[in-house]
Amino acid sequence: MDFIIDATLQAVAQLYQAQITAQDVNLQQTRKEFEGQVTIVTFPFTRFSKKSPEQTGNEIGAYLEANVPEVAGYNTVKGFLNIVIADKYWLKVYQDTVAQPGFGVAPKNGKKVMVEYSSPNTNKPLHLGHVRNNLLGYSVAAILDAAGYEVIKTNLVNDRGIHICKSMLAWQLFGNGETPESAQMKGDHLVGKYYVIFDKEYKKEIEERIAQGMTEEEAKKHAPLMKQAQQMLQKWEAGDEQVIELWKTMNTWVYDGFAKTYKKLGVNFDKFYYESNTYLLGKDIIEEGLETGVFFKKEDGSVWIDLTADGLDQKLVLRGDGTSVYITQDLGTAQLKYNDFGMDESIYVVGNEQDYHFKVLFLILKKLGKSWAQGLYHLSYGMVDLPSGKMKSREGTVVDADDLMDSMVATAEEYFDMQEKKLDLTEDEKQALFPVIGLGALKYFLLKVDAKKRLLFDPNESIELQGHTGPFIQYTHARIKSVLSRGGDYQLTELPESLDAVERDLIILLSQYPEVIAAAAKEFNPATVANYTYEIAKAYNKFYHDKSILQAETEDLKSFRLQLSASTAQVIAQAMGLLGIQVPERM
RNA sequence: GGACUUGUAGCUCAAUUGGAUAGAGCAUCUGACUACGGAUCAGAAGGUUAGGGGUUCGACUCCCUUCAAGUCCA
Repeated sequence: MDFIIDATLQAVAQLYQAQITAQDVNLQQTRKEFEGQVTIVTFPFTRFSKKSPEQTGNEIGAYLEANVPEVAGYNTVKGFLNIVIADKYWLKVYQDTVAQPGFGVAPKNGKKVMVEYSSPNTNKPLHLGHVRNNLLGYSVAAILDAAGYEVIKTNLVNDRGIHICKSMLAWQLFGNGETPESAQMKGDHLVGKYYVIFDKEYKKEIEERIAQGMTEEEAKKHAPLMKQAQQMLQKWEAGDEQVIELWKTMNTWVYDGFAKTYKKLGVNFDKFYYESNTYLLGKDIIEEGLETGVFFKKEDGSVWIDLTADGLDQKLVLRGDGTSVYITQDLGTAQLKYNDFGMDESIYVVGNEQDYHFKVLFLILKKLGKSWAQGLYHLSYGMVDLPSGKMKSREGTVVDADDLMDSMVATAEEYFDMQEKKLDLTEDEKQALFPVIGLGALKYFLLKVDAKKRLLFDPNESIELQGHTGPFIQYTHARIKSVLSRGGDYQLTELPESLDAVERDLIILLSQYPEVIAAAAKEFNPATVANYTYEIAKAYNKFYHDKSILQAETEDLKSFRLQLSASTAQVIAQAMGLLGIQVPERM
């Protein structure tokens, strides 16, 4: 639409002898209730024209109509100049862009970006919160890839620390040698079971001590289970063989379980980092900061940074006894990742409870003069809450990822069986289809919402399959495939002279696909793609309802509509792919 | 105590980043198949954009303030 902007600049120069820039021209899509496709807001021009917004609009409109061949007409409503673009233009856009092979694939931009997501703890299985994280990370990575970036997907596994020792200890004390095989349980679930057992037994101990007259705080500190867990952590850090052996065994169980969950979810990674390898990193950065005076040392030997000038607090970066805090190893890991890949940008997909942490982390790296710190971004997302409140692994009040996926697949099957006119599918086809639909519904449900907003999930209300949903879009795709298979071969020889409104709307929407990807990539926002794809599906269904494809008035028109349908299916499939959602041929 | 985020129809979400009469879906009511797939399409009803003030041609959007929910920092 650059030619409209250029022509408007000319018009203003000619009519009002004023020089304005492209940024002063506010172009937007014309609202449905008015005639035209592009609208120029004319309020800003009135200070040059010294006339009413409406009159100004009319003058510019007349100029455009006289001087720009693509402009077929105009109308002015208050300060809005609506421009009618000739159908020929839209058809040319369709032919030159949408219908070309490779449409929607941006050329490589030569930039490298890392997306870190998932980052689970190895003491419990994944839950709904992790699902949101994984889908966001995977989708953002796919969007960046489509926008021309080289993308590295990483997973920083939190495989050490007191929480893992709790599971290990509980297994040792109460497990009787249970294994995933003997328990017939996924490894991550088995380990999670012992994490819950630890918490239960620990609470018992606390209660006993409170009954004996201790304060709650004392009881928590002196409970034998907690002491033993801490001892185990110390042994782990000292490299105690037996503890390390147990740790390895139980982590292997967990990784087997995670691998299955990731596979079902459809996410993957190029590189795993493990905190057991990175938790000691960062101390040399502390030295570096002390030398350059970015950090300072207190009397007790602890190292701090003063961020009060930036509106934050003083922040501890190394304890007095020389041990790390969270941010110490995050500083080191950030450097490690940059050394490994030298990426231009690095996205951390982490919940909003860590907003402050990342603000501090990035600021410190900038103050340390790391050139790459400019490219760091925290993709912060809202927590997933249940109607009963927050999910808590320790108390077992979580929506488990595996259970949730299974139940979505079951919901898809139930819905299918309820259909009056259901397809005749083989058992194999059904087994392949239901996960596509069930997970499509789940993924779309989670991704269509702006990431930064908190999400309320009611496990008792199943996720919709009609309306603004994944299956609605999947259905549209299947429907197109059905028409195409009936349509047979077609050859697009002659484009139509004019377009019907539903065809024009569809073409305009399709042509916006590259801009949508670019916008979603810029904001790291899959919801943009999700909502756009819904608009496409809606526009197609309207077109499908209003216009006959196979019974079109002429062969050329039939071919054109078939091709338009094929283009739509292609954009839907690609866009859904960016959300990690598959589209079926039939459903 | 300080900081951050969120608040839009009964419910779940949009709103081209300051533009037109705030749009969709679900639920409710009404209509559309001897027609290419009814997981569809069309229509009705539903709003003081949490409340109040301000900035301007124009505010859901920006500023101030109060309230509510959530989170973080020591």
